[in-house]
Order: sequence, then structure tokens, then C-alpha cells
Amino acid sequence: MNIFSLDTLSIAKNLLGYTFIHESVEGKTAGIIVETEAYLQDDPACHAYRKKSVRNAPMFGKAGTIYVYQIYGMHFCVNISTNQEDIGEAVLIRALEPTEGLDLMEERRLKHSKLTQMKPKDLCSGPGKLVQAMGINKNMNDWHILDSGLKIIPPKIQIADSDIITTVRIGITQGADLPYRFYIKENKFVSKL
DNA sequence: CGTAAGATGAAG
DNA sequence: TTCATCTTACGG
Repeated sequence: MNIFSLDTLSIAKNLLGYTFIHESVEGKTAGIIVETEAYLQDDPACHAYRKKSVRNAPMFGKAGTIYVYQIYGMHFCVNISTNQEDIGEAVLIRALEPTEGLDLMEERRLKHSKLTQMKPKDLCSGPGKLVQAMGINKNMNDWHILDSGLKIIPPKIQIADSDIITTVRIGITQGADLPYRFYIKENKFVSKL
């Protein structure tokens, strides 16, 4: 059964453990999704809370549509749209545990900052970081994941419910008390505890 | 139009 | 804790 047939909160939770892959011309990078957040239609923190606009349109696309937006004038975040068309919901990918192409990830990350070295932990431990490391850009906005060079592969063994921590989301002021953030227990690659 | 806030990251 | 940096949403 397809993960995208579930409701948004279930998708956000079930996406933990999936491998996120980007095959680009520069090479392949991949990592395990260890942290996600859900953004729902009736949720004041959701970009699609009020109405459909040019910016949030991909959130209203069919499940699997990529939504890339710029934040704080300098960083980008990736989401995967969920639910049926015309429902503005999505899951934000917040952190990956890098598994493949670590050298390429580091090269990309260093190019975006003034640092000269980077630990594996700093490669993808945040929404803006993983976008850099994975070579994701605004061009991919509104593409469908099947046509984007991006892939998600289910884990061999589903992450146990007892290994999933649920908390409030990071960096928002509206809907700050909603428990829509999920991460893998004791995983050191999550952005924050 | 003018402007404030924003799903962040790095440095102090 | 502060700053860098800029698009978008929203009020006037």
C-alpha cells in the first residue's frame, strides 16, 4: 500500500526510516529521513492555511508534489505535498542521516558557507542544511517526486512506534502547541531534541 | 505602495 | 543571542 494514500500526520510519521535519494549529474546522495513535520489545512502555521497562492500552490498539488520555498531570504526547505489535489497539506523534511555521497554533500555544504570542514552530523541536521547537501533547488518546486530525480524508498523494517518521538514544531509562532513534529528516538542526526 | 515577519544557520 | 538577507502577505 502506498504511503501517500494516508492522511498527512500518518505520512509524516511513516516517512521516518525512508531513504531519501537524489541522483543528480554531480552524483548520488542519500540519507535516512529521521525528522519530519506535518502542516495541515486547518493549521495556522501552514503556508496554505489562508488561501491558495503562487507560493503555496504546490502544497495543493497531488500527493508527491515537491514544494520548495525560501525562508529568511537565504535558506530553502523541501516539503512533499500530501493528500488529494486541492487540499493544501505537506510534510517538511527536517533532517537526514546521511548514508551515501557524503563527500558530495560536504562539498555542496561548504560551498554554501564559509566553513572549511564539516562533520557528518552537520551535513543534513536541519531543513536548510539537507536541501544544500542533497543539491535540491527552487527549480524542483512543483515537480512531482517521480519526475524530479528524487526518490524515497521504504525501510526494510518499519520504525517501531515506540521509537518515534512526537513534539511541537520548531521555529514557528502560530500553532506552536500542535504536536506535529516526529523524529527517531535517540538518533543523533535530528536537528534538535 | 510600505513593511514586518518568517517551517534557518553560523558565529559570538 | 544576534545577524545575514529577501520574498511574500497584508494593511493603508
